[in-house]
Amino acid sequence: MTIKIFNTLSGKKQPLEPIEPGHVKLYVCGITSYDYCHIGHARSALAFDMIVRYFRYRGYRVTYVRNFTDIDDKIINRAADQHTTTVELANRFIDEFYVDMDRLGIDRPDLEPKATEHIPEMVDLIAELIAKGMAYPSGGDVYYAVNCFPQYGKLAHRNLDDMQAGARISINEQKRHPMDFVLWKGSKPGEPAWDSPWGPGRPGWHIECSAMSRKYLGDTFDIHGGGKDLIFPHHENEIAQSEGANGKPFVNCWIHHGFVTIRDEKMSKSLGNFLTIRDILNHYHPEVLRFFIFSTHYRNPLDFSETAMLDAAAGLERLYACIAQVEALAKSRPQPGEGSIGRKDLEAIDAVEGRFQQAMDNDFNTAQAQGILFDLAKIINRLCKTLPAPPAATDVEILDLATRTMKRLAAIMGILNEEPAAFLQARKDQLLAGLDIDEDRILALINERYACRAEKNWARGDAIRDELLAKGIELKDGPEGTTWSVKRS
RNA sequence: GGCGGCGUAGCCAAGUGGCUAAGGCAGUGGUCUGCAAAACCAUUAUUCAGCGGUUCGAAUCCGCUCGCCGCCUCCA
Repeated sequence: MTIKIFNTLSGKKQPLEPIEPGHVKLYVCGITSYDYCHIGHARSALAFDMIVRYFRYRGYRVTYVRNFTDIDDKIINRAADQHTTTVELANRFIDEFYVDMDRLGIDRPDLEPKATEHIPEMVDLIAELIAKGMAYPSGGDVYYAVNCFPQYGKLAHRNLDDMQAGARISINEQKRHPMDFVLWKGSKPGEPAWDSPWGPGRPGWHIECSAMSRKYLGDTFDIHGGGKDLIFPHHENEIAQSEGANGKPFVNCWIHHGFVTIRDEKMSKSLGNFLTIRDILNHYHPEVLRFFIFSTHYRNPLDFSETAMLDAAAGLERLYACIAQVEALAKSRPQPGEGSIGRKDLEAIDAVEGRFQQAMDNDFNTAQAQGILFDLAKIINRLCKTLPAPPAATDVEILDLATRTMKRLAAIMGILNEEPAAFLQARKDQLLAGLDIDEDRILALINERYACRAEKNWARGDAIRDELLAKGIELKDGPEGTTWSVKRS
């Protein structure tokens, strides 16, 4: 079985065939560092975190590069607004980015190059393009001549004529062709600037990725990723730059993920409908966000809503409750002797990992993979219920192994990493914070009710339960005593 | 206008032409329980936006219609 990945360039799913066998080289476009990150950025980081974890789980070595754009017009403008420097602003939001990434439990890429630390590489690349006649200086800037790259448009599947029909191209008399794009931007007085053969200036947006991917991954590498909105013009222009300069294919496989929407509209600052990662994490456990993100295939749009997050939380809780149940079983003094788990169930448990891989091999189908985890939870829950009172040690071992498999597979999506009791308690605390009652009061009422029930005073006992229910607290009477949980509204 | 995507149960969401259309949330009936909750069992789409076509066979392929969304400008 090989991993199949949808390639934007070909428009088809293709088997993963790394140039260097067993070693995947991956470049992902990171953030432009001038503001807090929103959940769209979280989806991007999480999608590629999952993809890299899956490659590694499948035995591949991975070199994962994700850049920081730390100089561009937005950064310059924002720094001016805040009366600070571009360096201070960019570094500040890189630090904030790491705060968010760490809270989400996202693994660091192997390399995280910054644009401003690779100016010489970009200048070299631009000089090569000029030498080949594919770029030209004009009025202090340098432009890429799209007419010199006949395949321009192959990633976005359109051609120059189509795009000019759109006619939303700004008139710029310095360009030979309206679609030519800037490689080097001459600086105005007071703007950050680096020396170059074409005068002081700064790099255009697209050139950094061509220069840095070449430096760290080579002229041709396996996978380049980013959001769907980067297909055009950013990635199209990278291809033009890299293939123009190197004369070789740039990237074998392009992966693009879908957007996060709110009320079915793309988040954007102009609509004011974007949510930052930290907004979300103030209300939900990071694993709930991860579970939500992976509940839909990465290329599809994903609509954020309160109910969607509550659904995700409920589903995740179900998996944690399953694990907690097996842990409790292991503590219930298992007996030696013959187990009672049947062959059919053993086979179903055994089949889980293969089914999971099959789903993930198919273009990282995390939605299907989650379904398989629920199938496993269902089998485990059923067995827990039907096992004899002191369970056989061999059966407990089988269930323990099954939950370990569940956690190992879930770890690819970064979920089920917490202690079940801790996760369930944290969720309880968070929900409780929004209610008009505290834990001490709940425990006091449970104790009072215990006394009533001991006297078979059901009426008073039920009255207490109803009183708590009215405040959003549900009770569960078990053999070990009464536990409580916050009711979903 | 050009290009691309989507439309599957109350909601979310898989489904790579062929066994009973995954799974989650919500709901209903039952087991359990003093009554409940959780869990389990059963149940919830004769049907995949609509209409045609290809095929022995289509949610899956092709065409058209309707609806929604994205890109073509900074954008994950």
